[in-house]
Amino acid sequence: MTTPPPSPPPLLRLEDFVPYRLSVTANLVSDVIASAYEARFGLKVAEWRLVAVLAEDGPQTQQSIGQRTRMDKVTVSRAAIALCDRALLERRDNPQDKRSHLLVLTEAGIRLYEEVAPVALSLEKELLSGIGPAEMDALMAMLKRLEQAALTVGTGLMADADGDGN
Amino acid sequence: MTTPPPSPPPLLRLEDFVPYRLSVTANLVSDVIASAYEARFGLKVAEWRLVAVLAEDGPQTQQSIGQRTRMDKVTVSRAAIALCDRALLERRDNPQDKRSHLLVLTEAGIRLYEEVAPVALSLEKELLSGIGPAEMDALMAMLKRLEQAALTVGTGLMADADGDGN
DNA sequence: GCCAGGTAGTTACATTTGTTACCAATAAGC
DNA sequence: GCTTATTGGTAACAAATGTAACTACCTGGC
Repeated sequence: MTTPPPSPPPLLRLEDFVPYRLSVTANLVSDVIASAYEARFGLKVAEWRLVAVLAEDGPQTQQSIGQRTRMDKVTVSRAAIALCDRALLERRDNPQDKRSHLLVLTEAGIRLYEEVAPVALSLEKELLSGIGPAEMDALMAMLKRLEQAALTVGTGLMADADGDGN
Repeated sequence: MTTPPPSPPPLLRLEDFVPYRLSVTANLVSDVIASAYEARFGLKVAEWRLVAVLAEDGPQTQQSIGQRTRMDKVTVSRAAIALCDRALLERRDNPQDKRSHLLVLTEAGIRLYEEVAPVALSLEKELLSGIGPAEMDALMAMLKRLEQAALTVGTGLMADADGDGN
C-alpha cells in the first residue's frame, strides 16, 4: 500500500546470537530430559538434582545444595519436601546449626539414584552422538567460562537493576 | 546413632553432566540478558525475539515466528499483544489467510530494534570475552547439533502433542 | 545475660508459564 | 452451497516459579 515493509538492515542474526542459541538448545534438551525423568521415575529436575548431589557429595544442608546447583532455596526446599514425602531422603538435625537440616539419602533414595544414573548417562550419550570427546570437553570448558562471565556481568548490572527509567 | 553409611559410588558427576551444565549456564546467561532487556527497554525475552525476527526476516505470521524460535504459539501471541499495545508493531490482515495477522514492525519498532541490537551484541561480546572466534563457531555448531539430537530423541520418546511440522 | 543484626528454611502470595477449550476462518467432501 | 475437519489465534483456567514476609536460630556487641 503506502509504505512497503521497510526491511531495515539486519544488525543481528538471531540464529547466530549466542544467548539465543544457548537458551533454545538448553530448553529443548532440558525438556527432553525432564520429561524422561518425570515419566520414568516421577522425578522433577530439581528433585533429581538433589538426589544426584547427595549421592555424589554425601549429606549436606539445603543451602549448600542450592549454592552448588544455583537453585533457589525455595526450589530446593520444595524438592526436599517432595523427596522426603516419598521417603527417598531423610532430614536429620544438624548438630552444628539447629536451623538447618542435613539431607541424607535413604536406602530407597540410593537405589533410585542407582537406577536413574545409568538412564541419565545413556540419554546424555544419545544426545551427544556425533560429538567427539575432545569437542565435548571443549564444550564443557566453554560453558563453564560462559557461566563465569555471566556471573561477572550479572553482578555488574545488579547494582542498579531498576529505578531509573532510562 | 551411626546409620547406614551413605557412600554410594558416584556413578555420575553432575558437574560434568552435559544437560545439567547446559541448563545451568543457559539459565544464568538468559537471566542476565533478560534483566538487561527488561531494565533498559521494558522488553521481555519473547518480545525482543519477535522484534528481532521481524527486523531480520520481515513481516510474517505469528505461527511462522513460533516455528522459527520454537516458542509456543501462546507465548508469541502474548508478546505480539504486548508489543502492539506499545505501538511497536502492527497487525495487518493477511490477504492469504484471514485468520492470521501479518506482524509488521512500526517505525517505532524499527527504531527500538536499532537501539537494542547494539546493546545485545555488546552484552554478547562481554559474555564471550576470553573465547576465541574459532571456539565460538565450534560452540555454535555443537549447540545446533545438540538441538537436532534433542529433537530426535524428544520425538522418539514423547507422545509429541506439538505440531512442529517440517 | 540481652538485644541488634543476619542466616536457614518455610509459608503465603503474586507473577509467569503452560494447557485446555474455544472462536473464526479455511479447506475438503458431498 | 452446506457440513465436517483443520488451522491461526485468543481466552480462561491450572500448574509451576519467583518474591516477600515470617519463624526459628545463630552471632556479635554491650
